Amino acid sequence: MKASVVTIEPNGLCKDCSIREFSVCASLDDAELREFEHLGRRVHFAACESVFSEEDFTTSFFNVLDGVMRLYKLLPDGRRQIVGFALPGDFLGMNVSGRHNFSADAIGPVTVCQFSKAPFGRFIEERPHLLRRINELAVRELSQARDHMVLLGRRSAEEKVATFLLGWRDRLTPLNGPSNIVPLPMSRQDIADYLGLTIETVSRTFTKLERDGVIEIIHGGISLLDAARAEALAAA
Amino acid sequence: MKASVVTIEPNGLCKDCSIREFSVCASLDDAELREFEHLGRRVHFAACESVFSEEDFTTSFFNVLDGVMRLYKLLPDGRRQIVGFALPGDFLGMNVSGRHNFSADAIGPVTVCQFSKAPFGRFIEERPHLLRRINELAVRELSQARDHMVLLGRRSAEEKVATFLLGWRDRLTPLNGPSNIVPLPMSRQDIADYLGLTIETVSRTFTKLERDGVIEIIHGGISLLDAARAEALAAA
DNA sequence: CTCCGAATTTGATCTGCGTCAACTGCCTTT
DNA sequence: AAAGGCAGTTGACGCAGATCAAATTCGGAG
Repeated sequence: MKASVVTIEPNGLCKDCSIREFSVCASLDDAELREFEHLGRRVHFAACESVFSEEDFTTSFFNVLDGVMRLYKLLPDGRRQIVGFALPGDFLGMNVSGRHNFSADAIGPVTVCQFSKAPFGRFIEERPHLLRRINELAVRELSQARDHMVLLGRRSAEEKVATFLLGWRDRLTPLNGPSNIVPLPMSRQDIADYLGLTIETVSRTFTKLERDGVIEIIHGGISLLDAARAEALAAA
Repeated sequence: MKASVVTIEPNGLCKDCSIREFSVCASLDDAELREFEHLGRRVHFAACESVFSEEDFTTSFFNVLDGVMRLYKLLPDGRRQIVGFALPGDFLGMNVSGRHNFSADAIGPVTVCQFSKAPFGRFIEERPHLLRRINELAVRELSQARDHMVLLGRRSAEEKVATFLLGWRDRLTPLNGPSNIVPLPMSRQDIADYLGLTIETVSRTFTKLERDGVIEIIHGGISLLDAARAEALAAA
């Protein structure tokens, strides 16, 4: 939320980029990748720094390289809905109005690959396969968005939390490998604002799931003790 | 929901198509349009017929020409969340898994322009500007989806209903011209499932808004008597 | 016009989750 | 090691909206 003091470092090499296969760049061949390298610059954000705000004019696209961001919208009276969390490989900045339609800030330290809008736009222009890749990511996000609508509109608090924990675990799998230790870098308030609950309800639900032997609350996350039972809660 | 008995008629001419400017086709020039004509066929669906179901393999794309569809997802126990309503100009069928990720059925009679997946895919392949147009529609939908998440997660029943009525009116404006008479072709149950409420709460909220002089409930819709007050409720 | 069934409205009651408030434990500062 | 602060947890209570139930309206069939 505070003013942005970022560190810009020389570009790394795309071909060494650990998240390339998950990202937009997956669609580029070696020659394109070398050209692409010059378009983006690595930028670091400290914990809780704002990366962009809703209604800001879009000047850049962002490719998350490291860290986690929260993406959210605010109502005029301050109520907040987190519309998603961005992980390494996620691509941000697509819009239709020339303005961002949500705000994004760093949870913990974040590194992004930042592309100025115009040159990036020109690069896409000549590369339909990159556009196709971007479209694929948009369509995937749309599908996730619809799943989340079901969660927000029709699920109970316990179902919401169970669904969130499983979904988060699954999103981390390609990054960290499969594990039932689920790190939760975001705060309880973030989880509440993502699930359309209050912080107290999230806390109580965590406690209940722990009492029921479904999870164990550990420092900085949870351990999924009984994934099957969690799946059952999430499916119901 | 019942088995589909559809009527297929000879293709109309794209250049006479009333919704062309709103639709994917807006990106095509005259020559392309003539070629495009042969790809799609007009198909009619009767009220309440299913157009496609979640988890069906995607075999076609659809361009809505006339009528309204509800797009929804079901939980295993039957709870339903409507993720959107499709109006003339909307394009359906994009996905990443080869399967639809929601179900769609006609509210009242519907006409669509149906494209078989493979030839349509080939047509796009050679026309990046069409892909760009499709991407634009996807990004716009994504933005709407996020707005709807805020509604589902953070708004009260009254705010939900007011927001819905205004949003629906605004979506109809390009089709019917501006008017404060808002036709509501969908049932109260549909509205409830769209807003994450029960039918009783929707009904009560309509009644309350009418009592407060914000709307008048008329046959097949509502009349927006005090748009300013409705805006205030929706903004809050 | 009358009857039937479905959609909607209205009423009475219940409850899941929100609100308000206090407490705990951990981390940082001095 | 004491003090202060913030994130998280727990408890008591209230309320918005769900649930259950009954009326009412409406549209279509005969």
